[in-house]
Amino acid sequence: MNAIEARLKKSAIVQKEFSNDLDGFNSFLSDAKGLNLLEEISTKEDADKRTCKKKETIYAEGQYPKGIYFLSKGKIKAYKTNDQGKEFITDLYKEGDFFGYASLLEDNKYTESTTALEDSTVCLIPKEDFFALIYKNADVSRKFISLLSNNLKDKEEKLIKLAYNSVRKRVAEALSTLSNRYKKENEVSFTIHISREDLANLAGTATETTIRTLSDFKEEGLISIERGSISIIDYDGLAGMRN
Amino acid sequence: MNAIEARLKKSAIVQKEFSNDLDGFNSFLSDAKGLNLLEEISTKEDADKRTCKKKETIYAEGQYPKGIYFLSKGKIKAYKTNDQGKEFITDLYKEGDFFGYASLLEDNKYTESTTALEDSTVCLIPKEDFFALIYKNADVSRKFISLLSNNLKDKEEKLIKLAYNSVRKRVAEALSTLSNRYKKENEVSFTIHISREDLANLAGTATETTIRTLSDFKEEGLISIERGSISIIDYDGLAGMRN
DNA sequence: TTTAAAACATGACCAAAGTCATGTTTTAAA
DNA sequence: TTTAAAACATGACTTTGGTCATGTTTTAAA
Repeated sequence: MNAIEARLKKSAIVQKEFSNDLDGFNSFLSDAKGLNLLEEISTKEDADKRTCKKKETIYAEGQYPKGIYFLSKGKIKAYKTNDQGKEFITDLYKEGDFFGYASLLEDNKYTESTTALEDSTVCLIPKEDFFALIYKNADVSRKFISLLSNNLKDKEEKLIKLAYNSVRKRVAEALSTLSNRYKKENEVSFTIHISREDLANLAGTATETTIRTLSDFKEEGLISIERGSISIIDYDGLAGMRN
Repeated sequence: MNAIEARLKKSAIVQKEFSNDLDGFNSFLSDAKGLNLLEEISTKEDADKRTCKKKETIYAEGQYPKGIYFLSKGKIKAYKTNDQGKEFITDLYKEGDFFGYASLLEDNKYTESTTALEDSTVCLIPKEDFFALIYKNADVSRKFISLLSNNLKDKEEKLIKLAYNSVRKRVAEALSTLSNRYKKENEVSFTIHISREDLANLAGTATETTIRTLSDFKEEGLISIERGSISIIDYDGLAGMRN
């Protein structure tokens, strides 16, 4: 076991002390056969852990990556901002997700920003550790190639939908996406507290239009809204939305 | 030199016999330090080479990948089609490009189709050869991680533009994209023969709207059109288009 | 070279969705 | 608990751009 792997394990271990939700990290690493990092853990030290309040920014467009982030608790959005200040949400992260790796891999400035949607805990795995590991270990390489490929497919799918689907359909899709990402196994119905602005920036439309669309959905019995929180009532109705 | 590398070299060598434009392939592999595949080439045999007439499809959405494609000559578009039959062009390939690898890497059906924009020559590097090479050689892994990362960044950039830019700006952008991809080093001005429909599907808009926008651009002296072929006159004017 | 089909072009019309304004509700800080 | 700010909601209006129709030009096949 080399120094790099040891440091990575430390990061994981420190996380383990603070969170019971390391399933994502565990399965990520255990998928990488031959690593067995977590099984050999012996040292316990501080890692570059950080807690973020809701609306706090983890990193911003233009900054240089210091490492790869692991989200051990909370919800985070990744978004781009255009010259008119309009925001578009490109990704939603949940517990167990890695993020900020695409810019890191190319050693380029971030092309997006990330902000906490609720109080969150992130762990920063230093650049050197990550690089040494990914290019030394074929299974880790494979895992990241897989992450990138799936991410790419997802973005291409979003492109055609953004190009040709109505706002109504895109808002419905945004709600489905939120549910798919954030609905917990044991929950019967899905309720989320998301600002109309964030929802609009996820659907790629104006906030007012999103609010109007939500009012329609409520009227049609597809969702219910209580004190801002949106609950999905008719999942199939949203998923099978006509254009 | 193992069997897999030998087969890959064969593919390359066969290409070399038919084309002087293997610069892309050469530089791709020579970037991967330690490979030096092309320098050791000794065997010369037939590879899975194929010529495609304009409008011919290389592979279609839903099919299973047999390998990774290398475009040795011509121009190819990759596109997705939605349930209403509308097409969105996700990628444009030129000589020296690899394509069709994202689906292959995940061993999934293609999620897009590829069709020749002009008479082209492609080379298919068999799946087994590709897989053995990419996961055996860290430099090749790195190269594909790099391809995927850049591709992903590109798609995210396209997303925010599609969401918030006017059709006018998107058509201007599509013309810039075509020029950046296909303008040859030695050419002074850029002229392309692309159907209005393809241009519309690249900008994510209706064909009629694209035609109207092109008429405007012509009127404004940004482009000229002769027998369908579009020539860019004012590159900066297109690039700096206001929304 | 003729001719049918495909591609290009433009007008007319309309629906979708963006913007701006204004009022209400909710949240969070004092 | 009060109060200011933020978020939500809706009306009114306008613009963008999509659709359909029709005509012209270009291409490619007979």
